[in-house]
Amino acid sequence: MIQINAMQARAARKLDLWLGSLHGIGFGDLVILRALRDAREVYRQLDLARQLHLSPSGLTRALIPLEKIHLIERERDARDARISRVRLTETGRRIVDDAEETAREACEQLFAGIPLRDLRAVAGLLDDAGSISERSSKASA
Amino acid sequence: MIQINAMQARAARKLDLWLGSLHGIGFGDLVILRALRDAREVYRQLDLARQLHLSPSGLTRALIPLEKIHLIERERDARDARISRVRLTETGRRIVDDAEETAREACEQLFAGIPLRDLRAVAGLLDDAGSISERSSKASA
DNA sequence: GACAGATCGTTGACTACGCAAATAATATGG
DNA sequence: CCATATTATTTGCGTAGTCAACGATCTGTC
Repeated sequence: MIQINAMQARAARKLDLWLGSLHGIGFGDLVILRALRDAREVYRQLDLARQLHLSPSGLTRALIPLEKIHLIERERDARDARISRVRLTETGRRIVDDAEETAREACEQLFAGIPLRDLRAVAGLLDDAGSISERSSKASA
Repeated sequence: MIQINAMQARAARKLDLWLGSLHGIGFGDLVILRALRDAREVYRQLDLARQLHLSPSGLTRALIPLEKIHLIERERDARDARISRVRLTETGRRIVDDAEETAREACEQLFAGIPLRDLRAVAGLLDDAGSISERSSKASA
């Protein structure tokens, strides 16, 4: 647990730098854009926030710069004016594809040397962990 | 990678709440106190920061409240006045032991239902990952 | 012995997030 | 049809971390 903290922080920071210099977005931005690209529906902010495990206010703030540089658009729902719908722009779609490729390469480099078997185990764990809400995990590890 | 982000954040937040209500410290504080308790030497701040993968300034700021509530003490080195040595107080030692037990229980609960095999794999991965600095990992996973 | 340069800790300015309260809009009971 | 409750987003304020710049101190070299 303790190392997950440090490891994750360092990896995310590295990705931030890499993505930032090449595409002008951070890791958190990429996560948001990916979700938008892969969405079936046009998300309301609240649903998007829930899927990303982000607070609604956190999402509001994350969207501001993305809207400013025209990677996303927001539009008030016609039926319910409380709701704002978020959608990728064409530019956004291009960027997310490029940036994802960059991230994939960066990650390959980051985790090189770690046995594939372990990576698979982690991936499996994380899929389950998507649902941890009232459960938790092994102590200090 | 993407899920590590969210999972880690949520788990850490949960631990924060739990530790905060029972012992008055956060997860980050526990990590620092544990390192101090388990240290062979009396750490300089810079070495402590390096071990925790924290920036020196981040550590400075994290130590302020810990010193204020007397869980740690700082003392100028006699030989080199630039260096400040950090040490647990008696109270600090008591708190860290109690809080660690709380964290262990919380983690057991958090990760219940995840196969032990996977947890071991992750633990192994993290040991290796301690040294990732110029390497990275598998893409979006 | 003075002084140029490295090292240690702190500070300022910034980002990214959370929670709680405020705001705006809709839904509902009487 | 109005009063009240509920829902979606935003805003205010606090926390935790980063990096870059600074002052204090130490060290090696002339």
